[in-house]
Amino acid sequence: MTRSVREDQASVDSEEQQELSSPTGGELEREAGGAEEEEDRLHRLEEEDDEDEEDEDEEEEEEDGENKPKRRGPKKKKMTKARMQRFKIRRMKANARERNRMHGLNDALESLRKVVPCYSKTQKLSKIETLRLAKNYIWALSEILRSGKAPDLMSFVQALCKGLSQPTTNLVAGCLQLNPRTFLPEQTPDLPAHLPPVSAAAYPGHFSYQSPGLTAGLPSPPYGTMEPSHIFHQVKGQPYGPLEPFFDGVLVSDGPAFDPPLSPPLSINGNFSSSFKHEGVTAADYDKSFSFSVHYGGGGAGGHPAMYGGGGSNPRCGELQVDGMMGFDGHSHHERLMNAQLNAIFHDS
DNA sequence: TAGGCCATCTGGTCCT
DNA sequence: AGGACCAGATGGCCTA
Repeated sequence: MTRSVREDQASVDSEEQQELSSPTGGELEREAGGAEEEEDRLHRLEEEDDEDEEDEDEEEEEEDGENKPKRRGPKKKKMTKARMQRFKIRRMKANARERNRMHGLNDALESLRKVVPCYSKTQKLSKIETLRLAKNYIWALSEILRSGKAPDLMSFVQALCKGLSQPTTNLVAGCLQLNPRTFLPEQTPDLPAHLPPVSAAAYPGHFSYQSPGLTAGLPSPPYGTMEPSHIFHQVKGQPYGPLEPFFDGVLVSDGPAFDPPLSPPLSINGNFSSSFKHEGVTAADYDKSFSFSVHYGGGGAGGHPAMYGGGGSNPRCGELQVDGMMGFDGHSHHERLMNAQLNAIFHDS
């Protein structure tokens, strides 16, 4: 399921609520603003605690010293007030660490969201969907590297959407300006009658994908074969749209070299404009300009000459751009700049 | 209202 | 001993 920004506020509310219910723990939550204050406070508590502890220990010894024979082995310490206090402090610290750890994890996940296709600030992918999409993306890209040739769009999208929920599939399809219906399995009842099932074998360019996740019990989303004429009919006057160059070969660019992004080594991004519209995705979400780029992280001459067919003629064949592919609103300024430059080159050539 | 997703707390385990 | 990591529990928010 995709999630909205509102949930961020929800989590803030949640934290505030926790703060009310557990006042000591709540103070630890203000790491950004009052981390030092919080540390001081913890120190003070610890010092007080130590003083208390000494008193309590003395009391305990006095109790043990009377009549009863001394027990061997580790003393089972009773939960005195001081110990309880110390236990609480330890828990508070552990909780704070755990929160930080989870925040770090979430930050990493957010970074991941930004580098997988279909990033949107307003329509965030869930954690699990982000991981699945990333896994598929990595698989698809490595398949490109392995086979040495670019897949067709349908196969690429199909691979990306394996294991994803229907809403996420829709979202990804939206990013790729595809009709999500074309992902439905052949036997899906609500498949439009005008959409005949098409065997994957009919598209020799497809690469097959055996998702380990699918065999590991992950829920299978509706996916299947795709019919190109329906997939691309949105693109006016171009049966395969401006994507064709991407899948048939490479575009030669004599433009300036670009610094590839640090991560991922190979990224695909771009923007759309179209009348395409479906749940959660409106035309307004797309950029007005059609652009699409694939830049190979090897940078400069690092690209594989054979990888995209005709690309071998280009000394900088690692850079490749075609019109029209995914992208929401969230790509970095750096990548936007690159897109702009790539588009300029493409349209000049 | 049920289900999905999330943040947080908590106790256990392992490692340094 | 203390920190990192993990998984279960809990409760809140949102959406279908």
